[in-house]
Amino acid sequence: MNASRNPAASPLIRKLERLTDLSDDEKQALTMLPLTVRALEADQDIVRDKDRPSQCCLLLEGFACRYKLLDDGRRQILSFHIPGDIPDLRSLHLPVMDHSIGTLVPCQVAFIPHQSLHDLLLHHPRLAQAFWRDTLIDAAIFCEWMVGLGRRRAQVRVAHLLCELLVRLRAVGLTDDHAYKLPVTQAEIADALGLTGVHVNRNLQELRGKRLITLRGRALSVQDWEGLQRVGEFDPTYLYPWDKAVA
Amino acid sequence: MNASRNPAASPLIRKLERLTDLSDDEKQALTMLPLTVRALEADQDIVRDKDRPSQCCLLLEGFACRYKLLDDGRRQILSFHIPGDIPDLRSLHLPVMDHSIGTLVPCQVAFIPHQSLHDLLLHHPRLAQAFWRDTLIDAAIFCEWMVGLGRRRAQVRVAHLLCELLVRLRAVGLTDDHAYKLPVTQAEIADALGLTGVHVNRNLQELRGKRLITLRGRALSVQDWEGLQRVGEFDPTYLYPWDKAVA
DNA sequence: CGCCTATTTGATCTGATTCAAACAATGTGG
DNA sequence: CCACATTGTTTGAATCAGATCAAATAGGCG
Repeated sequence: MNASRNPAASPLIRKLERLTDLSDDEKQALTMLPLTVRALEADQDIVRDKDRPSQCCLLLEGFACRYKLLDDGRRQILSFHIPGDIPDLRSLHLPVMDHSIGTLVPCQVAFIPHQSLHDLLLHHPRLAQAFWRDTLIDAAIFCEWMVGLGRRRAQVRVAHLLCELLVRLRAVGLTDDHAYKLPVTQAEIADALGLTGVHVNRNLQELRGKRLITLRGRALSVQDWEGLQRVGEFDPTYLYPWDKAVA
Repeated sequence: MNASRNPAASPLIRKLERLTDLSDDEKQALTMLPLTVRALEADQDIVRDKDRPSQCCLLLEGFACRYKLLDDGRRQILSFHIPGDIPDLRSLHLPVMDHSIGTLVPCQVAFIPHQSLHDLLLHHPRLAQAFWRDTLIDAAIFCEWMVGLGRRRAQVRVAHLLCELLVRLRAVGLTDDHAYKLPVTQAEIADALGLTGVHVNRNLQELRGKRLITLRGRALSVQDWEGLQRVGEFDPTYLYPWDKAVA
């Protein structure tokens, strides 16, 4: 086996460095991971409900989401994923998928065989902790979404999501001050927030009316970050790590 | 340090044995954990939002829940916990609580110092995997709840929850055929399902009208398991491990 | 330009909430 | 062992946030 260094590993290293401090040895080991990079089109499934994947995927570029489909075709989006995320890390320890993961725009994805990850984590317990930690942060985001879905009004949910995305995208350098590209349709936002597309549209307009945001095409810009956080009842604590909070 | 065997460790061992096979060595190590057992009253917090706990809790007896409070006092319950669960295992790798965990009825709880768990998991990588796996199953339950909160009608949500509790309680031997004790008020069910107590009440009556369940006081009995699963759109796959499925 | 998809607008409907009050169950102390 | 307090369940009526349905407009792009 050729243990050459893989340039696609660097987003992974950057991600883990946000979760923990890495030794040179650990970085070295990460670089050795046999990553297979693939380009995917928009609206393609990466893994599908009921699959038994033998590899995990690392999102290098683009936007993806985790979702479940109901029998009648309705959909609940469970999370959005941005570059640096490993959306199906769960499959490393839960063999059967109970949901799907799909792209929302054209994406670059790196696949990592489960076996390599198992080997890596066995020999590097601190890396294992960091990956575990990553799945726990995912869970913390689920919890925050549950609060929104269960107990918050539509307007609050929309504002909250826009806040969350700003903070997360900023952490990976995909923001321009308080603006970012939101490559997601309103119908997709609706599927994430448990609303209808029509209602998301109206509430987005409300937020514009209050001069909290501007939204032209896919370009979202936060006019009033304080105000948007207030309306969205947004407290970034749940996103960890705390040193990356937006001013 | 006195390494005496702790009898409260056996629920923990039983729990992990549902997740993985344990060697004698691993069981032995688990028995050595310094558990501190405490009795708690109903409606007491075990850990609170913003806390920085130095120990994890293992629920030995009773019913607990994970929840978040909104500013206006509304509450979203994020999960119910039954004997054998370690509801705040997350705190092992995420130091600050972003939600609270409280008892719903009088409980027996065992506390395990983080330090002991860290030591244990460092020397027993397979146990570390099993604990990780446990937090992943938690996350799978969150996802299923999100689907309910976002996309399912009240009646479906109620039926689904009753199904989930039957399967989970059965796995720890707390059912009597298709009946179990549901020591939870309708208001608490409402906080879990994102509904009001009144609406939960009406839908519970609907389920009784359809002869799917009976409910007298805290005693729930599933009359028609097939039917309840159908109404609740319940598929236990997400609960893992699959060998414990209810016939 | 013309096609396709996404956003926007309007009118109407409904599941769930809200508010309020009655009722049942459980427990407590006298 | 009963009177009373407390908490949980049940019922009814009015209201509302968000859904649904349908059609118009606006972008993007080959």
